[in-house]
Amino acid sequence: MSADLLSVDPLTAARRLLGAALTGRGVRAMIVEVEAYGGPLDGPWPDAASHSFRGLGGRNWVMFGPAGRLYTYRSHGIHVCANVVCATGGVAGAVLLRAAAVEAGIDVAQTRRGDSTRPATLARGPGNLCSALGITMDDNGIDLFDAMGPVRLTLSEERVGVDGPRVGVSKAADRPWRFWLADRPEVSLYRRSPRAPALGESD
DNA sequence: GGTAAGATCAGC
DNA sequence: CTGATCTTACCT
Repeated sequence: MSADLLSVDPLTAARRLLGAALTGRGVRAMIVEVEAYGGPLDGPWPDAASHSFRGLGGRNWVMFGPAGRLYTYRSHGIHVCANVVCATGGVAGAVLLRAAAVEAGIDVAQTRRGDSTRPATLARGPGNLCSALGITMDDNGIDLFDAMGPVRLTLSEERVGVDGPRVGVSKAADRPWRFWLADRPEVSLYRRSPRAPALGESD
């Protein structure tokens, strides 16, 4: 089962998700940008930017469950963001889906995002990605490898990507846990959090 | 029971 | 650069 390929640390899972196909409610898109979150708290790189950092809670419980599930959360009270749960054995981990290239159902995505949205920006940014694929908070916890499910994931051959710091995090802001495919117009622009410490002062 | 911060986005 | 909008988590 493909979910086993995601029962690994968040960095490995993130790289495996680059180039994978995500199908949601009439739209198919290729994942081109992701970010790793979580991992062991007692390891060398505890992740203070992860929702799992302060332990199991009402919002993040899916992150502590089996790999291959969808973890959604509401951002700034407005947007929905989607993660693929990874890791295993009680260690919480997830990969945030930051951008994708819409390959099928462009008209559907266009309708959801607004007809004036340029194709490359239909699923650019985690909030926009969920909007384009019709992912809502009701999808939290669903199995992405369930053939009957509303949102499905199909892994492909691993692709070599580029890495750099994660977008918008105020903790561990310098850590290169963001991965993307080079030369892809759908990849979102890097923005450092205004609340992050000066460059080099974050672990 | 109050409050501040936030893995964002679009519009000035 | 700013406002929108709301849930969670942490404080008193």
